[in-house]
Amino acid sequence: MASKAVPAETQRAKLERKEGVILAAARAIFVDHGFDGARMQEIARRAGIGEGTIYSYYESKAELMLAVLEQFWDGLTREAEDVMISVQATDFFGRLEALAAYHLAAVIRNSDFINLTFALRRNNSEVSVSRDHLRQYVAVFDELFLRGQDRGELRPDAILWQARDIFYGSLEYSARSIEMTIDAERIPREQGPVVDQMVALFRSHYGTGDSAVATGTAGLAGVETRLDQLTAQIETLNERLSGA
Amino acid sequence: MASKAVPAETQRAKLERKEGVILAAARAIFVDHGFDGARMQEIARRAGIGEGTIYSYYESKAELMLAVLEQFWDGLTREAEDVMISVQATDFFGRLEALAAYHLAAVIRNSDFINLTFALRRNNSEVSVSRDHLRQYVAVFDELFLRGQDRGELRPDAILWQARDIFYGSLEYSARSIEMTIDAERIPREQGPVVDQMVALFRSHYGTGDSAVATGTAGLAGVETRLDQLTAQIETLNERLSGA
DNA sequence: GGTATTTTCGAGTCAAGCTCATTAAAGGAC
DNA sequence: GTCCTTTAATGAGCTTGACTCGAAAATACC
Repeated sequence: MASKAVPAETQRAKLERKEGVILAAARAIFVDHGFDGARMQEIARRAGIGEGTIYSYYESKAELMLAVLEQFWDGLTREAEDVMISVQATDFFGRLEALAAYHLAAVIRNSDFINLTFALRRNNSEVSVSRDHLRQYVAVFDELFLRGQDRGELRPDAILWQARDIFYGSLEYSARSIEMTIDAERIPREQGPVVDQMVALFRSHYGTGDSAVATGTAGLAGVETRLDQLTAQIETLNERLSGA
Repeated sequence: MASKAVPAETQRAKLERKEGVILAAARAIFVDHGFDGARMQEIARRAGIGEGTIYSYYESKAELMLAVLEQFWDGLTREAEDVMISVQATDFFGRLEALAAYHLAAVIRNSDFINLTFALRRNNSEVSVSRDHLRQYVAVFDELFLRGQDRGELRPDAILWQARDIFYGSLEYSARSIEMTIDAERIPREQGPVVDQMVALFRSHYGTGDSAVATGTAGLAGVETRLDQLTAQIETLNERLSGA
Protein backbone atom coordinates (compact mmCIF):
# COMPACT_ATOMS: atom_id res chain seq x y z
CA MET A 1 0.00 0.00 0.00
CA ALA A 2 2.67 2.39 1.06
CA SER A 3 4.84 1.34 -1.83
CA LYS A 4 1.87 2.05 -4.05
CA ALA A 5 1.08 5.46 -2.61
CA VAL A 6 4.61 6.72 -2.46
CA PRO A 7 5.39 6.37 -6.17
CA ALA A 8 2.04 8.01 -6.94
CA GLU A 9 3.06 10.91 -4.73
CA THR A 10 6.50 11.20 -6.13
CA GLN A 11 5.10 10.95 -9.61
CA ARG A 12 2.73 13.81 -9.02
CA ALA A 13 5.49 15.71 -7.27
CA LYS A 14 7.70 15.19 -10.28
CA LEU A 15 5.07 16.55 -12.61
CA GLU A 16 4.50 19.54 -10.40
CA ARG A 17 8.19 20.18 -10.20
CA LYS A 18 8.41 20.09 -13.98
CA GLU A 19 5.49 22.47 -14.16
CA GLY A 20 7.39 24.74 -11.80
CA VAL A 21 10.46 24.59 -14.03
CA ILE A 22 8.42 25.53 -17.08
CA LEU A 23 6.77 28.36 -15.18
CA ALA A 24 10.09 29.74 -13.97
CA ALA A 25 11.58 29.59 -17.45
CA ALA A 26 8.52 31.24 -18.96
CA ARG A 27 8.59 33.92 -16.30
CA ALA A 28 12.17 34.83 -17.10
CA ILE A 29 11.65 34.89 -20.85
CA PHE A 30 8.40 36.85 -20.69
CA VAL A 31 9.97 39.48 -18.46
CA ASP A 32 12.97 39.77 -20.76
CA HIS A 33 11.15 39.94 -24.07
CA GLY A 34 7.50 40.69 -23.38
CA PHE A 35 4.63 38.56 -24.59
CA ASP A 36 5.09 38.89 -28.34
CA GLY A 37 8.86 38.86 -28.11
CA ALA A 38 9.02 35.63 -26.14
CA ARG A 39 9.67 32.50 -28.24
CA MET A 40 8.23 29.20 -27.11
CA GLN A 41 11.37 27.50 -28.32
CA GLU A 42 13.50 29.61 -26.05
CA ILE A 43 11.27 28.91 -23.07
CA ALA A 44 11.52 25.18 -23.81
CA ARG A 45 15.28 25.36 -24.15
CA ARG A 46 15.60 27.22 -20.87
CA ALA A 47 13.38 24.69 -19.14
CA GLY A 48 15.45 21.87 -20.63
CA ILE A 49 12.54 20.18 -22.39
CA GLY A 50 11.10 19.83 -25.87
CA GLU A 51 8.85 22.51 -27.26
CA GLY A 52 5.92 20.15 -27.63
CA THR A 53 6.07 19.19 -23.97
CA ILE A 54 4.98 22.65 -22.93
CA TYR A 55 1.73 22.08 -24.75
CA SER A 56 0.94 19.05 -22.62
CA TYR A 57 1.05 21.36 -19.61
CA TYR A 58 -0.49 24.51 -21.05
CA GLU A 59 -2.91 24.83 -23.94
CA SER A 60 -1.30 27.85 -25.51
CA LYS A 61 1.27 30.57 -25.11
CA ALA A 62 -1.39 32.88 -23.70
CA GLU A 63 -2.42 30.35 -21.08
CA LEU A 64 1.17 29.83 -20.08
CA MET A 65 1.54 33.53 -19.57
CA LEU A 66 -1.68 33.51 -17.61
CA ALA A 67 -0.27 30.90 -15.25
CA VAL A 68 2.88 32.97 -14.79
CA LEU A 69 0.84 36.04 -13.96
CA GLU A 70 -1.46 34.25 -11.55
CA GLN A 71 1.53 32.90 -9.70
CA PHE A 72 2.91 36.41 -9.55
CA TRP A 73 -0.30 37.97 -8.25
CA ASP A 74 -0.74 35.28 -5.64
CA GLY A 75 2.73 36.14 -4.39
CA LEU A 76 1.91 39.83 -4.27
CA THR A 77 -1.27 39.12 -2.33
CA ARG A 78 0.60 37.06 0.22
CA GLU A 79 3.17 39.81 0.66
CA ALA A 80 0.48 42.46 1.10
CA GLU A 81 -1.25 40.32 3.70
CA ASP A 82 2.06 39.88 5.49
CA VAL A 83 2.55 43.63 5.54
CA MET A 84 -0.84 44.09 7.15
CA ILE A 85 -0.04 41.46 9.76
CA SER A 86 3.37 42.72 10.70
CA VAL A 87 2.69 46.46 10.65
CA GLN A 88 2.88 48.04 14.07
CA ALA A 89 0.21 50.68 13.65
CA THR A 90 -3.29 49.81 14.77
CA ASP A 91 -5.09 52.87 13.42
CA PHE A 92 -6.45 53.00 9.88
CA PHE A 93 -4.17 55.71 8.57
CA GLY A 94 -1.01 54.13 9.87
CA ARG A 95 -1.94 50.83 8.28
CA LEU A 96 -2.97 52.56 5.06
CA GLU A 97 0.45 54.17 4.91
CA ALA A 98 2.10 50.77 5.20
CA LEU A 99 -0.09 49.32 2.46
CA ALA A 100 0.48 52.30 0.16
CA ALA A 101 4.24 52.14 0.67
CA TYR A 102 4.25 48.43 -0.04
CA HIS A 103 2.03 48.69 -3.10
CA LEU A 104 3.92 51.57 -4.63
CA ALA A 105 7.26 49.83 -4.17
CA ALA A 106 5.85 46.56 -5.50
CA VAL A 107 4.40 48.20 -8.59
CA ILE A 108 7.70 49.90 -9.35
CA ARG A 109 9.79 46.83 -8.61
CA ASN A 110 7.58 44.55 -10.69
CA SER A 111 6.57 46.96 -13.38
CA ASP A 112 7.26 44.27 -15.98
CA PHE A 113 4.61 42.00 -14.56
CA ILE A 114 2.15 44.80 -13.96
CA ASN A 115 2.51 45.86 -17.55
CA LEU A 116 2.22 42.34 -18.84
CA THR A 117 -0.90 41.79 -16.78
CA PHE A 118 -2.73 44.74 -18.19
CA ALA A 119 -1.34 44.31 -21.68
CA LEU A 120 -2.65 40.77 -21.80
CA ARG A 121 -5.93 41.73 -20.23
CA ARG A 122 -6.42 44.49 -22.74
CA ASN A 123 -5.02 42.83 -25.79
CA ASN A 124 -6.29 39.37 -25.64
CA SER A 125 -9.86 39.59 -24.54
CA GLU A 126 -10.35 35.83 -24.40
CA VAL A 127 -7.49 35.24 -22.00
CA SER A 128 -7.01 37.53 -19.05
CA VAL A 129 -5.84 37.25 -15.49
CA SER A 130 -8.76 35.85 -13.62
CA ARG A 131 -10.67 38.57 -11.85
CA ASP A 132 -10.46 36.53 -8.68
CA HIS A 133 -6.70 36.95 -8.45
CA LEU A 134 -6.86 40.71 -8.77
CA ARG A 135 -9.86 40.84 -6.47
CA GLN A 136 -7.99 38.86 -3.85
CA TYR A 137 -5.19 41.36 -4.06
CA VAL A 138 -7.40 44.41 -3.59
CA ALA A 139 -9.31 42.58 -0.86
CA VAL A 140 -6.48 43.59 1.45
CA PHE A 141 -7.44 47.21 0.93
CA ASP A 142 -11.14 46.47 1.16
CA GLU A 143 -10.80 44.77 4.50
CA LEU A 144 -8.69 47.60 5.87
CA PHE A 145 -11.16 50.19 4.69
CA LEU A 146 -14.23 48.44 6.06
CA ARG A 147 -12.51 47.97 9.39
CA GLY A 148 -11.71 51.68 9.43
CA GLN A 149 -15.37 52.41 8.88
CA ASP A 150 -16.39 50.03 11.66
CA ARG A 151 -14.00 51.68 14.06
CA GLY A 152 -15.41 55.09 13.21
CA GLU A 153 -12.19 56.38 11.70
CA LEU A 154 -13.73 56.71 8.26
CA ARG A 155 -16.98 58.23 7.18
CA PRO A 156 -19.62 55.55 7.24
CA ASP A 157 -21.15 56.83 4.02
CA ALA A 158 -17.97 56.50 1.98
CA ILE A 159 -18.30 54.19 -0.99
CA LEU A 160 -15.76 51.40 -0.99
CA TRP A 161 -15.15 50.93 -4.69
CA GLN A 162 -14.65 54.63 -5.27
CA ALA A 163 -12.06 54.80 -2.53
CA ARG A 164 -10.38 51.69 -3.91
CA ASP A 165 -10.15 53.19 -7.39
CA ILE A 166 -8.63 56.37 -6.00
CA PHE A 167 -6.08 54.39 -4.03
CA TYR A 168 -4.92 51.98 -6.70
CA GLY A 169 -5.46 54.29 -9.67
CA SER A 170 -3.47 57.13 -8.18
CA LEU A 171 -0.67 54.86 -7.04
CA GLU A 172 -0.36 53.13 -10.41
CA TYR A 173 -0.11 56.43 -12.24
CA SER A 174 2.30 57.76 -9.65
CA ALA A 175 4.46 54.69 -10.04
CA ARG A 176 4.63 55.29 -13.77
CA SER A 177 5.54 58.93 -13.24
CA ILE A 178 8.26 57.98 -10.80
CA GLU A 179 9.64 55.33 -13.14
CA MET A 180 9.67 57.80 -15.96
CA THR A 181 12.06 59.95 -14.02
CA ILE A 182 15.28 59.28 -15.83
CA ASP A 183 17.41 59.57 -12.75
CA ALA A 184 16.99 56.09 -11.33
CA GLU A 185 18.61 56.79 -8.01
CA ARG A 186 16.02 59.41 -7.20
CA ILE A 187 13.21 56.87 -7.42
CA PRO A 188 13.25 55.80 -3.77
CA ARG A 189 13.25 59.40 -2.64
CA GLU A 190 10.09 60.17 -4.58
CA GLN A 191 8.09 57.35 -3.07
CA GLY A 192 7.81 58.85 0.40
CA PRO A 193 5.99 62.03 -0.61
CA VAL A 194 3.56 60.12 -2.80
CA VAL A 195 2.66 57.77 0.06
CA ASP A 196 2.34 60.65 2.50
CA GLN A 197 0.08 62.48 0.13
CA MET A 198 -2.10 59.43 -0.32
CA VAL A 199 -2.57 59.13 3.43
CA ALA A 200 -3.25 62.84 3.79
CA LEU A 201 -5.77 62.61 0.99
CA PHE A 202 -7.65 59.80 2.67
CA ARG A 203 -7.51 61.64 5.96
CA SER A 204 -8.99 64.81 4.59
CA HIS A 205 -11.45 63.21 2.23
CA TYR A 206 -12.63 60.09 4.03
CA GLY A 207 -11.66 60.77 7.62
CA THR A 208 -14.42 61.47 10.14
CA GLY A 209 -14.70 64.81 11.86
CA ASP A 210 -12.77 63.45 14.82
CA SER A 211 -9.71 62.65 12.81
CA ALA A 212 -10.02 65.89 10.86
CA VAL A 213 -9.84 67.78 14.12
CA ALA A 214 -6.89 65.73 15.15
CA THR A 215 -5.00 66.55 11.96
CA GLY A 216 -5.73 70.22 12.18
CA THR A 217 -7.72 70.62 8.95
CA ALA A 218 -10.79 71.38 11.01
CA GLY A 219 -13.24 74.22 10.69
CA LEU A 220 -15.13 75.71 7.81
CA ALA A 221 -13.22 73.95 5.04
CA GLY A 222 -13.85 70.55 6.60
CA VAL A 223 -17.54 71.30 7.03
CA GLU A 224 -17.81 72.39 3.43
CA THR A 225 -16.11 69.22 2.26
CA ARG A 226 -18.65 67.19 4.14
CA LEU A 227 -21.42 69.28 2.62
CA ASP A 228 -20.08 68.50 -0.83
CA GLN A 229 -20.07 64.84 -0.06
CA LEU A 230 -23.60 64.95 1.29
CA THR A 231 -24.73 66.80 -1.81
CA ALA A 232 -23.16 64.18 -4.02
CA GLN A 233 -24.88 61.42 -2.06
CA ILE A 234 -28.24 63.06 -2.34
CA GLU A 235 -27.77 63.50 -6.04
CA THR A 236 -27.05 59.83 -6.36
CA LEU A 237 -30.17 58.98 -4.41
CA ASN A 238 -32.26 61.30 -6.53
CA GLU A 239 -31.00 59.78 -9.71
CA ARG A 240 -31.56 56.28 -8.47
CA LEU A 241 -35.09 57.09 -7.46
CA SER A 242 -35.97 58.84 -10.69
CA GLY A 243 -34.37 56.04 -12.66
CA ALA A 244 -36.27 53.33 -10.84
CA MET B 1 2.19 78.13 -63.38
CA ALA B 2 -1.23 77.58 -61.93
CA SER B 3 -1.77 74.56 -64.14
CA LYS B 4 1.48 73.25 -62.78
CA ALA B 5 0.72 73.88 -59.11
CA VAL B 6 -2.81 72.55 -59.14
CA PRO B 7 -1.98 69.02 -60.27
CA ALA B 8 0.79 68.90 -57.68
CA GLU B 9 -1.71 69.90 -55.04
CA THR B 10 -4.34 67.45 -56.15
CA GLN B 11 -1.73 64.72 -56.31
CA ARG B 12 -0.67 65.29 -52.76
CA ALA B 13 -4.28 65.64 -51.77
CA LYS B 14 -5.02 62.33 -53.39
CA LEU B 15 -2.26 60.63 -51.46
CA GLU B 16 -3.44 62.17 -48.23
CA ARG B 17 -6.97 61.10 -48.93
CA LYS B 18 -5.78 57.56 -49.52
CA GLU B 19 -3.85 57.70 -46.29
CA GLY B 20 -7.03 58.79 -44.60
CA VAL B 21 -8.91 55.87 -46.11
CA ILE B 22 -6.30 53.42 -44.85
CA LEU B 23 -6.37 55.01 -41.41
CA ALA B 24 -10.14 54.83 -41.20
CA ALA B 25 -10.17 51.19 -42.27
CA ALA B 26 -7.43 50.31 -39.82
CA ARG B 27 -9.24 52.13 -37.06
CA ALA B 28 -12.39 50.13 -37.61
CA ILE B 29 -10.62 46.79 -37.80
CA PHE B 30 -8.39 47.45 -34.80
CA VAL B 31 -11.35 48.43 -32.65
CA ASP B 32 -13.28 45.36 -33.74
CA HIS B 33 -10.53 42.79 -33.32
CA GLY B 34 -7.78 44.35 -31.22
CA PHE B 35 -4.18 44.57 -32.31
CA ASP B 36 -3.35 40.89 -32.58
CA GLY B 37 -6.76 39.98 -33.96
CA ALA B 38 -6.63 42.51 -36.78
CA ARG B 39 -5.51 41.09 -40.15
CA MET B 40 -3.64 43.32 -42.54
CA GLN B 41 -5.47 41.68 -45.42
CA GLU B 42 -8.80 42.67 -43.97
CA ILE B 43 -7.68 46.24 -43.45
CA ALA B 44 -6.51 46.34 -47.07
CA ARG B 45 -9.78 44.87 -48.31
CA ARG B 46 -11.78 47.39 -46.31
CA ALA B 47 -9.67 50.24 -47.65
CA GLY B 48 -10.15 48.91 -51.18
CA ILE B 49 -6.44 48.51 -51.90
CA GLY B 50 -3.81 45.80 -52.11
CA GLU B 51 -2.14 44.55 -48.98
CA GLY B 52 1.31 45.64 -50.13
CA THR B 53 0.13 49.19 -50.65
CA ILE B 54 -0.31 49.69 -46.94
CA TYR B 55 3.40 49.10 -46.50
CA SER B 56 4.24 52.01 -48.78
CA TYR B 57 2.35 54.25 -46.35
CA TYR B 58 3.29 52.63 -43.03
CA GLU B 59 6.37 50.61 -42.20
CA SER B 60 4.61 47.94 -40.18
CA LYS B 61 1.38 46.93 -38.54
CA ALA B 62 2.54 48.48 -35.27
CA GLU B 63 3.25 51.79 -36.94
CA LEU B 64 -0.12 51.79 -38.60
CA MET B 65 -1.73 51.27 -35.24
CA LEU B 66 0.41 54.05 -33.86
CA ALA B 67 -0.90 56.43 -36.51
CA VAL B 68 -4.47 55.43 -35.69
CA LEU B 69 -3.90 56.06 -32.01
CA GLU B 70 -2.19 59.40 -32.52
CA GLN B 71 -5.09 60.56 -34.64
CA PHE B 72 -7.42 59.45 -31.88
CA TRP B 73 -5.52 61.23 -29.10
CA ASP B 74 -5.27 64.41 -31.12
CA GLY B 75 -9.04 64.33 -31.43
CA LEU B 76 -9.45 63.81 -27.70
CA THR B 77 -7.13 66.71 -26.96
CA ARG B 78 -9.09 68.99 -29.23
CA GLU B 79 -12.34 67.99 -27.57
CA ALA B 80 -10.92 68.56 -24.10
CA GLU B 81 -9.68 71.98 -25.12
CA ASP B 82 -13.11 72.77 -26.52
CA VAL B 83 -14.69 71.78 -23.24
CA MET B 84 -12.41 74.14 -21.37
CA ILE B 85 -13.26 76.94 -23.77
CA SER B 86 -16.99 76.52 -23.73
CA VAL B 87 -17.51 75.78 -20.04
CA GLN B 88 -19.36 78.53 -18.24
CA ALA B 89 -17.65 78.30 -14.88
CA THR B 90 -14.69 80.58 -14.30
CA ASP B 91 -13.54 79.12 -10.97
CA PHE B 92 -11.13 76.21 -10.78
CA PHE B 93 -13.50 73.68 -9.28
CA GLY B 94 -16.27 74.35 -11.75
CA ARG B 95 -13.87 73.93 -14.62
CA LEU B 96 -12.34 70.85 -13.05
CA GLU B 97 -15.78 69.31 -12.80
CA ALA B 98 -16.33 69.89 -16.51
CA LEU B 99 -12.98 68.35 -17.38
CA ALA B 100 -13.55 65.35 -15.13
CA ALA B 101 -17.00 64.75 -16.56
CA TYR B 102 -15.64 64.97 -20.10
CA HIS B 103 -12.65 62.74 -19.41
CA LEU B 104 -14.64 60.07 -17.62
CA ALA B 105 -17.23 59.92 -20.36
CA ALA B 106 -14.53 59.89 -23.03
CA VAL B 107 -12.62 57.06 -21.38
CA ILE B 108 -15.77 54.98 -21.09
CA ARG B 109 -16.95 55.78 -24.58
CA ASN B 110 -13.57 55.05 -26.16
CA SER B 111 -12.41 52.28 -23.90
CA ASP B 112 -11.29 50.32 -26.96
CA PHE B 113 -8.79 52.99 -27.92
CA ILE B 114 -7.66 53.61 -24.37
CA ASN B 115 -7.00 49.93 -23.94
CA LEU B 116 -5.23 49.65 -27.27
CA THR B 117 -3.04 52.63 -26.40
CA PHE B 118 -1.79 51.17 -23.17
CA ALA B 119 -1.64 47.63 -24.49
CA LEU B 120 0.63 48.76 -27.28
CA ARG B 121 2.68 50.95 -25.01
CA ARG B 122 3.19 48.10 -22.58
CA ASN B 123 3.57 45.29 -25.02
CA ASN B 124 5.71 46.65 -27.69
CA SER B 125 8.38 48.70 -26.08
CA GLU B 126 9.89 49.86 -29.35
CA VAL B 127 6.66 51.33 -30.65
CA SER B 128 4.43 53.35 -28.39
CA VAL B 129 2.20 56.34 -28.64
CA SER B 130 4.53 59.26 -28.63
CA ARG B 131 4.74 60.82 -25.20
CA ASP B 132 4.02 64.17 -26.79
CA HIS B 133 0.51 63.17 -27.74
CA LEU B 134 -0.38 62.02 -24.25
CA ARG B 135 1.42 65.01 -22.75
CA GLN B 136 -0.58 67.34 -24.94
CA TYR B 137 -3.74 65.73 -23.68
CA VAL B 138 -2.88 66.09 -20.01
CA ALA B 139 -1.62 69.61 -20.65
CA VAL B 140 -5.24 70.68 -20.48
CA PHE B 141 -5.30 69.62 -16.85
CA ASP B 142 -1.88 71.08 -16.16
CA GLU B 143 -2.88 74.49 -17.44
CA LEU B 144 -6.08 74.46 -15.44
CA PHE B 145 -4.25 73.47 -12.28
CA LEU B 146 -1.50 76.05 -12.64
CA ARG B 147 -4.06 78.74 -13.28
CA GLY B 148 -5.93 77.66 -10.16
CA GLN B 149 -2.71 78.06 -8.21
CA ASP B 150 -2.08 81.48 -9.70
CA ARG B 151 -5.54 82.62 -8.74
CA GLY B 152 -5.03 81.44 -5.19
CA GLU B 153 -7.73 78.79 -5.36
CA LEU B 154 -5.23 75.98 -4.88
CA ARG B 155 -2.46 75.52 -2.39
CA PRO B 156 0.70 76.99 -3.86
CA ASP B 157 2.80 74.13 -2.50
CA ALA B 158 0.81 71.43 -4.31
CA ILE B 159 2.87 69.38 -6.73
CA LEU B 160 1.47 69.31 -10.22
CA TRP B 161 2.40 65.83 -11.33
CA GLN B 162 1.08 64.26 -8.16
CA ALA B 163 -2.25 65.99 -8.60
CA ARG B 164 -2.31 64.94 -12.24
CA ASP B 165 -1.72 61.30 -11.37
CA ILE B 166 -4.49 61.38 -8.81
CA PHE B 167 -6.86 62.92 -11.32
CA TYR B 168 -6.22 60.67 -14.30
CA GLY B 169 -5.35 57.54 -12.32
CA SER B 170 -8.50 57.64 -10.23
CA LEU B 171 -10.70 58.42 -13.20
CA GLU B 172 -9.26 55.61 -15.32
CA TYR B 173 -9.80 53.06 -12.60
CA SER B 174 -13.25 54.44 -11.91
CA ALA B 175 -14.11 54.15 -15.57
CA ARG B 176 -13.10 50.51 -15.52
CA SER B 177 -15.19 49.87 -12.43
CA ILE B 178 -18.17 51.56 -14.00
CA GLU B 179 -17.76 49.61 -17.22
CA MET B 180 -17.50 46.38 -15.31
CA THR B 181 -20.95 46.99 -13.93
CA ILE B 182 -22.96 44.55 -15.95
CA ASP B 183 -26.02 46.73 -16.04
CA ALA B 184 -25.12 48.97 -18.97
CA GLU B 185 -27.95 51.41 -18.51
CA ARG B 186 -26.76 52.32 -15.06
CA ILE B 187 -23.42 53.50 -16.40
CA PRO B 188 -24.40 57.13 -17.00
CA ARG B 189 -25.91 57.39 -13.55
CA GLU B 190 -22.69 56.29 -11.87
CA GLN B 191 -20.61 58.93 -13.59
CA GLY B 192 -22.06 61.88 -11.69
CA PRO B 193 -21.04 60.75 -8.20
CA VAL B 194 -17.53 59.87 -9.36
CA VAL B 195 -17.05 63.31 -10.88
CA ASP B 196 -18.51 65.00 -7.81
CA GLN B 197 -16.23 63.05 -5.57
CA MET B 198 -13.23 63.99 -7.66
CA VAL B 199 -14.08 67.67 -7.33
CA ALA B 200 -14.73 67.33 -3.61
CA LEU B 201 -11.42 65.54 -3.23
CA PHE B 202 -9.52 68.32 -4.95
CA ARG B 203 -11.39 70.88 -2.92
CA SER B 204 -10.56 69.30 0.40
CA HIS B 205 -7.06 68.21 -0.45
CA TYR B 206 -5.73 70.98 -2.68
CA GLY B 207 -8.13 73.87 -2.09
CA THR B 208 -7.16 76.87 -0.03
CA GLY B 209 -9.45 78.16 2.68
CA ASP B 210 -10.14 81.23 0.57
CA SER B 211 -11.63 79.38 -2.36
CA ALA B 212 -14.54 78.23 -0.27
CA VAL B 213 -15.32 81.87 0.33
CA ALA B 214 -14.55 82.87 -3.21
CA THR B 215 -16.97 80.42 -4.80
CA GLY B 216 -19.87 82.46 -3.54
CA THR B 217 -20.95 80.20 -0.72
CA ALA B 218 -19.40 82.67 1.62
CA GLY B 219 -18.59 81.76 5.18
CA LEU B 220 -20.89 80.43 7.83
CA ALA B 221 -23.96 81.93 6.22
CA GLY B 222 -23.27 80.04 3.00
CA VAL B 223 -22.86 76.82 4.88
CA GLU B 224 -26.14 77.34 6.68
CA THR B 225 -27.89 78.03 3.41
CA ARG B 226 -26.55 74.84 1.92
CA LEU B 227 -27.55 72.90 5.01
CA ASP B 228 -31.09 74.18 4.68
CA GLN B 229 -31.15 73.14 1.04
CA LEU B 230 -29.87 69.69 1.85
CA THR B 231 -32.42 69.28 4.61
CA ALA B 232 -35.18 70.17 2.21
CA GLN B 233 -33.86 67.67 -0.31
CA ILE B 234 -33.71 64.93 2.26
CA GLU B 235 -37.28 65.60 3.26
CA THR B 236 -38.29 65.26 -0.37
CA LEU B 237 -36.44 61.98 -0.61
CA ASN B 238 -38.07 60.70 2.57
CA GLU B 239 -41.49 61.52 1.19
CA ARG B 240 -40.73 59.73 -2.05
CA LEU B 241 -39.46 56.68 -0.26
CA SER B 242 -42.40 56.39 2.12
CA GLY B 243 -44.75 56.99 -0.81
CA ALA B 244 -43.14 54.25 -2.89
C1' DG C 1 9.71 -9.98 -18.68
C1' DG C 2 5.97 -8.38 -21.28
C1' DT C 3 2.15 -5.47 -22.20
C1' DA C 4 -0.53 -1.09 -21.56
C1' DT C 5 -0.44 3.60 -20.55
C1' DT C 6 1.50 7.87 -20.12
C1' DT C 7 4.86 11.33 -21.34
C1' DT C 8 8.15 13.45 -24.39
C1' DC C 9 9.68 14.91 -28.53
C1' DG C 10 10.75 17.73 -32.75
C1' DA C 11 9.84 17.63 -37.72
C1' DG C 12 6.07 19.31 -40.21
C1' DT C 13 1.75 22.29 -40.87
C1' DC C 14 -0.42 26.53 -41.09
C1' DA C 15 -1.35 31.32 -40.70
C1' DA C 16 -0.03 36.02 -40.92
C1' DG C 17 3.24 39.86 -41.37
C1' DC C 18 6.06 41.45 -44.65
C1' DT C 19 9.03 41.76 -49.35
C1' DC C 20 9.93 42.45 -54.07
C1' DA C 21 9.72 41.72 -58.99
C1' DT C 22 6.31 43.10 -62.00
C1' DT C 23 2.71 45.91 -63.73
C1' DA C 24 0.07 50.09 -64.09
C1' DA C 25 -0.32 55.02 -63.84
C1' DA C 26 1.18 59.69 -63.96
C1' DG C 27 4.29 63.49 -65.46
C1' DG C 28 6.88 65.76 -68.66
C1' DA C 29 9.31 66.81 -73.41
C1' DC C 30 8.66 67.30 -78.16
C1' DG D 1 -0.47 62.11 -79.42
C1' DT D 2 3.83 59.41 -78.43
C1' DC D 3 7.82 58.10 -75.99
C1' DC D 4 10.45 58.02 -71.87
C1' DT D 5 11.09 58.54 -66.85
C1' DT D 6 9.47 58.32 -62.43
C1' DT D 7 6.35 57.06 -59.05
C1' DA D 8 2.59 54.08 -57.07
C1' DA D 9 0.15 49.63 -56.64
C1' DT D 10 -0.05 44.87 -56.54
C1' DG D 11 -0.30 40.04 -54.87
C1' DA D 12 2.37 35.77 -55.24
C1' DG D 13 5.82 34.12 -52.43
C1' DC D 14 9.15 34.29 -48.39
C1' DT D 15 9.83 33.98 -43.43
C1' DT D 16 8.79 33.32 -38.92
C1' DG D 17 6.75 31.39 -35.04
C1' DA D 18 2.72 29.14 -32.68
C1' DC D 19 0.92 24.84 -32.62
C1' DT D 20 0.01 19.51 -34.09
C1' DC D 21 0.76 14.78 -34.42
C1' DG D 22 2.71 10.31 -35.17
C1' DA D 23 6.34 7.95 -33.29
C1' DA D 24 9.48 6.79 -29.61
C1' DA D 25 10.88 6.68 -24.93
C1' DA D 26 9.68 6.21 -20.19
C1' DT D 27 6.78 4.50 -16.74
C1' DA D 28 3.20 1.66 -14.57
C1' DC D 29 0.97 -2.62 -14.04
C1' DC D 30 0.61 -7.70 -13.89
